[in-house]
Amino acid sequence: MLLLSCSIMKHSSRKVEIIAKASHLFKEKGYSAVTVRDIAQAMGIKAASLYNHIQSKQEILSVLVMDLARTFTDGMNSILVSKGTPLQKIESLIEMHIDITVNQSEALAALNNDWMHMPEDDVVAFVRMREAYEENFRKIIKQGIESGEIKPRHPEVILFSILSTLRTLYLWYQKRGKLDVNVLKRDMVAVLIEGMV
Amino acid sequence: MLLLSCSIMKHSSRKVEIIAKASHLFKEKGYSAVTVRDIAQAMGIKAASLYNHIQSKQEILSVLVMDLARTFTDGMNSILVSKGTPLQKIESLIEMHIDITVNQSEALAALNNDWMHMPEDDVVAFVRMREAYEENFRKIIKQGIESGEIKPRHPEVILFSILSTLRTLYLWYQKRGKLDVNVLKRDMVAVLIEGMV
DNA sequence: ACACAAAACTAACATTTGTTAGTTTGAAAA
DNA sequence: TTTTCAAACTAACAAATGTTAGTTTTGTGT
Repeated sequence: MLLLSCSIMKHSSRKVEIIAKASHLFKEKGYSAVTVRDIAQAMGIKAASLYNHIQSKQEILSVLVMDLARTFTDGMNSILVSKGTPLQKIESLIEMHIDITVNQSEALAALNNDWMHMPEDDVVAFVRMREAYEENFRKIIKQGIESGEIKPRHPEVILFSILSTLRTLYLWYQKRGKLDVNVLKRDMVAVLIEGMV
Repeated sequence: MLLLSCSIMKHSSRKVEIIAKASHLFKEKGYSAVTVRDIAQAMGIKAASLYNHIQSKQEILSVLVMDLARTFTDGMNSILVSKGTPLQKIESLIEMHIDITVNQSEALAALNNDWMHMPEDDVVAFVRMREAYEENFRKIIKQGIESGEIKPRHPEVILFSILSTLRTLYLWYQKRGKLDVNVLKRDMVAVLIEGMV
């Protein structure tokens, strides 16, 4: 799967470096606890120099979060129109989340915890995208229940259980010394779908 | 189940109010983005007046997080020594998490996202407690696998899947208009243990 | 060698931050 | 009534914050 974090040349290479370093700091302490001086120090330059490349601290956050949100939305859309049973689509969604986790674990932290500190407009757009994403996921689960492929349980509980596992996977993927991606996918799909008994 | 958030009279009633209001704000924006003036305003007093009751902003966080961490540790310990199969213990753990979520959803946010902003000593103690908690959980899962009660899957993946679902439950419990606790427990146990197919 | 642009720098700014010191208020105890 | 004390207040602090303005450095193409 191809995961382009931003369209070509939308940002200068230096800007991309800053965003990368910043996202790493954001993951450790959260957006609000990271100062522009922290980011500058990580880059080996002075705080004021950052402003040759970025417009504001908030802009870094917005680029991080909104780019990743679009990645999720695009992924969901292509899975939606793909052929396959609901269960196979859920499998694809799980694999997509794992791919994104492996490639963008830093940005995932910001998306999960710091989206509310973006400028108002982006917050609105973000929440809309997230709701649409969840609604699509919910529909797939309901289809699976209707077709008898999935046990007739509260769809909300299934949705929540899968999504919260996938959304916090980035926390574990770093701690547990980088498990092999394919092994992780296999085990994760098995546990989430077939359960443990 | 009895959930005492702090031992009797360790804090004055006014202090408890402050901690409650603060935890509500922490949940919305995170510890670092909440100022003592925000907390004061929520209390209807001036910022300086807070310091008649608390020692520092950090102290509020520490009380919140460490009290809740002890609650989890105590709960785990009493389940560990209880009689029952590993699977029954896991069921009890799930129910404990749900009880805590319902009663202390605010503090859970701080415990999940803001523990690293406590004073150094508390961070060390906290991480120790969390590691012990996870290790105990892991052992129960492994026992279940050995006894054949649980499918022979990567225990780490099972542990992670259950824990991340339970740890972020507080986010959904507020959004989805307060589901009935007993229904939630039943469905949650079913989905997490038996899976969806 | 020179011009130009990118990207660094220094210095400063207006706010915001957590916190302290000292004072006033109001209600209960004496 | 007077004393007392918790809990509010005002005023101010030093430090930290995001950001701007103006200047110097650095490297590249002519």
